[in-house]
Amino acid sequence: MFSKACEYALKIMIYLCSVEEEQKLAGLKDVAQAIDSPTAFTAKILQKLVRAQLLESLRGPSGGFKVVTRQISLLEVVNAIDGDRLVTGCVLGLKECSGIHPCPVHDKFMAVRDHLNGVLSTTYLKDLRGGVITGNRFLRM
Amino acid sequence: MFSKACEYALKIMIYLCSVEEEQKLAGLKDVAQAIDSPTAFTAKILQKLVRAQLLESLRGPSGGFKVVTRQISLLEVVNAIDGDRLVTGCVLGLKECSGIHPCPVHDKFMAVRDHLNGVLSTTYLKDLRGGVITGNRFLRM
DNA sequence: ACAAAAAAGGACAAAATTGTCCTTAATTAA
DNA sequence: TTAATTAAGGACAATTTTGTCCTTTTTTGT
Repeated sequence: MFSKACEYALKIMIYLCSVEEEQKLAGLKDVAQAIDSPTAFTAKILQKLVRAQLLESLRGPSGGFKVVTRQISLLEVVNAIDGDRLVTGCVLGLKECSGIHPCPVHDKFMAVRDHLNGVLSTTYLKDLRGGVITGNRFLRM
Repeated sequence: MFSKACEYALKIMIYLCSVEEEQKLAGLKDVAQAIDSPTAFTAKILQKLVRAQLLESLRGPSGGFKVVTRQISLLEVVNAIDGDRLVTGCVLGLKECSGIHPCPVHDKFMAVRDHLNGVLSTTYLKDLRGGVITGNRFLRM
């Protein structure tokens, strides 16, 4: 469904949102440890999220990453890493797939995609913090 | 959502189902042309579908491929090529993600996946033949 | 029997994705 | 000011996915 990089990105964002107490920054190693991901690869994804303006970063000692202040939906994270192909592209890969030129499963999947899009666009990181903080939801294993 | 190979596989199956008039076989070139896919790569996918017993093949002149007689759901095609990861695996990639050890989006995506699974398991190739035959649904472009 | 046609299958090639390593730039604290 | 710390970023490596090519096997029609 999502690329590995996107899976990491979602976990990164949820994690950073859940530790964001007192504007504290989390460093690369913290993040990679928290979500059980390869450190160097995680750094690349963090960079992308910063460039997409979903994260802010600071260098130097006591530097690190934190989530930007505005609310962020899962869709924004997915779009930043995987683009909008999952939500807007044809499931059979047709370049041109629309009401006037539909693939054979166009209608059948329309509903699924709307459902997916709905969940992604109405679920915000802040909605997911709680479970991680209380230890009822997990980002690794 | 699906791998490229799986997209081709779905188109292959729908196409073969829609030309299956009088038990006629379609050859590799017919198939690749119909779904606008690279011929040699298409051959590999056809092989997989034969081994998965979703297709039957015959060699020699007038040989080719045809869909097995029983009804086939989209889920069977997807499982044959991509496995069941899409429908059964954790969207965040956790090895162990369940009710007692859920990822932060476990519940949110449960519904989407059930929806997806429902569409895949209750849509049969025969349900999709008509549109392709009448030219109202397209397998290429 | 023989030539032609078609799938089967092995080996390889290209591209994309995932992952690593090392250097550079920025910042902080002493 | 200097050393330590941390993100930024370039280059490269490994793996997976996608795609190609060529030979072999099977079957058909003559």
